[in-house]
Amino acid sequence: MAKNKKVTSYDVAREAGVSQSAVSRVFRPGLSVSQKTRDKVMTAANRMGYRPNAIARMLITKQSGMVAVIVSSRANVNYPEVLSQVSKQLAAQNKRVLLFTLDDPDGVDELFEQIWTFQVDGVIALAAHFESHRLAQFEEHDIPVVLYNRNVPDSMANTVCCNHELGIKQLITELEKNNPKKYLVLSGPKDSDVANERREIAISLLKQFDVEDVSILYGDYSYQSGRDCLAKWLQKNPAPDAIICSNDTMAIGVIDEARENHNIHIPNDISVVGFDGITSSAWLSYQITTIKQPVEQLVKAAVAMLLERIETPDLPPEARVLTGVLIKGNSVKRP
Amino acid sequence: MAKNKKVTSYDVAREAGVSQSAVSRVFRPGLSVSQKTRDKVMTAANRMGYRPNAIARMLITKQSGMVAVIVSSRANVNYPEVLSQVSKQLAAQNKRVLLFTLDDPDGVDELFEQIWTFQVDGVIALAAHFESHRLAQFEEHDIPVVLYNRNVPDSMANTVCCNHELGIKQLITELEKNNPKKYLVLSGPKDSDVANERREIAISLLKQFDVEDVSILYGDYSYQSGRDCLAKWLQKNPAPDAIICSNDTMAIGVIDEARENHNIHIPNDISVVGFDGITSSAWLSYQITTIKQPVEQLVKAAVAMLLERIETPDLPPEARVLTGVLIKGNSVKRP
DNA sequence: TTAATATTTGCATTCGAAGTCATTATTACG
DNA sequence: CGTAATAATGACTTCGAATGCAAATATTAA
Repeated sequence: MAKNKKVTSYDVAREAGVSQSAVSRVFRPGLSVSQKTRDKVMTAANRMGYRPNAIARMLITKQSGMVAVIVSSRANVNYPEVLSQVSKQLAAQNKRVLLFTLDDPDGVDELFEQIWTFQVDGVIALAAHFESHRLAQFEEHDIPVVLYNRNVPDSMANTVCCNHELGIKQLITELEKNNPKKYLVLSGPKDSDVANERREIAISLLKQFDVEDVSILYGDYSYQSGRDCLAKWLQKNPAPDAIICSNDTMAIGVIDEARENHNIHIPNDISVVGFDGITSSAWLSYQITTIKQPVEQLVKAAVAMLLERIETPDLPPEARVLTGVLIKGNSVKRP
Repeated sequence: MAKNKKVTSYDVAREAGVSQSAVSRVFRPGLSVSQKTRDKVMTAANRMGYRPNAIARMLITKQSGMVAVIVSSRANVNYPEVLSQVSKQLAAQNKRVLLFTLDDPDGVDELFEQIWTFQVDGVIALAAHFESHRLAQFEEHDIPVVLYNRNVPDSMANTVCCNHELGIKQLITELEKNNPKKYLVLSGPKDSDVANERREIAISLLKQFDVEDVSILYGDYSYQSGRDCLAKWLQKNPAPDAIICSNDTMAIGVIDEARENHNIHIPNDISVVGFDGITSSAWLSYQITTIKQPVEQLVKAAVAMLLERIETPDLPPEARVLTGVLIKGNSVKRP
């Protein structure tokens, strides 16, 4: 029926013998239209294949119905799951995801330009680091922002985050059952907020547990860096008793390297823990003891928080911290 | 500077002492504006923090600058990489990604409604199955579509796909070096086009290789289904000599199950091959022989094809088939 | 210097739906 | 049955940038 020609509300109005306003009202929920008019309009609209033009609606209502989701390549952790959850949750609230990937720090300016011009209703940032002046820019433009999996102390930001402190404490408690002497902490990259936080928490908790001998290594969250860090360490040092990895992927690298190239048995020779609870952490070859992030709840919280700020822009900043789940795998020695 | 108040082209025009048209022309590339006017406008614009409103521009130009990317949950394979590539490639062409997730087949109607109302410039579908009347709908609405990783025979669709036939032939050639007697083909789900294609190609190629003894199992592409299928098979049958898995994830499940629960050694007892070349297929514990999909090139091709259709809507349908790379891992016995 | 041409510029209109406001139809009730 | 109150309707304006067109200005040629 509608071939090549876009049908507008005027076309439908003419066809239905009513005014354009009437058509508009029929397609806006909760407006008073008589049943008779509604029927006339709906039949005409269906016959002609009319769909309201979202762009025109955005312009007049100043609500794009879109949420910018910013993903940095470092977000790989639970990326597919998080992103698809975000998309679903937002769809349920009648919002769409406008996706931006941010790899290059130089791209931030360009990214922000895009966000302003697209007049998004809000922003969810996954694992992207923004300096505080960047956050201030959002404020200036009256665009609510929620930082996912981020814990920015002293900040004005809305954040949703898994409880790192509690999680890492549970992991260390597991490890301490064997009274390990020598600890290795395999941190993520120094320029990652999450990595720094996890590392510092681990260090300070180990102090609380009266652990003396702790060394810090720096990887980049990747499998290969897990392998490389362990290999390098073993070149000059004896094997540690326990390794705390800042994420599961590096833990998997550590385990593979230990097994294949150094004939070290996990967990008997070294206990390893990870963080995140990614799918492959549960695979039989690894079975990592780790903290599983409650992705669905985290996303729900983030979306709910964002929608609240869109509704009521002047709510004070808030940080929601959810508890992860300890997965007792097979990578920590049984005492 | 610009606090709370949106700056429009009229504001800038007044400030710069020119007309609104002039402002518009300055921000549209390739239009003739004198250097003097351009400077006046740019200073005013910068001072006031003006950014053109993309929504208004969309309305008048009838180009949203957005491409709908439809992802089904089954697309998990290389999801993060593909999606981030798509986003990057499109960004380079000044287009944004409007993300839609499609899990529930009942959601298709709703999804299509959304796509029409948002007036996207084009659509890229990742691993989502559409019946041909759906594709026809896109045609009616003049929205170009490219199907990623899909091979629809006899269809009017634009597709980009990795050469399954060639890839699987290479894999079988590897396996045949050991003259295996008994083959297992572990297929993906029956309602997945890609799974069906890979399975049928494997079966027909095995015939060409004069292989007699082939059994087909059906998984759902997941790790767990790889494990379950093998376990179930071994309950009633002896171990096969070779297993062709329709993707790497199931191959990993097969390997884990064989090793851990049946004391079967890979590759000495059973040779296993996968498909896709996902990151974890290269992990030391698995080292799967597989075909690595040329993701970057596939995405490049898909984006290029889509842009061509947007530019020139009447181009005939096209299928681009790229060749994957054989990764010789350690999951096939050395003869 | 003037005519002829090319380049800039601004006015007015457009895109398509939504909302304002005044007007008309409908209902309720004394 | 008349009047007040309420519901439904349409004419008109708005959102913000882009563009066809004609007028104004600048540039070049003669």
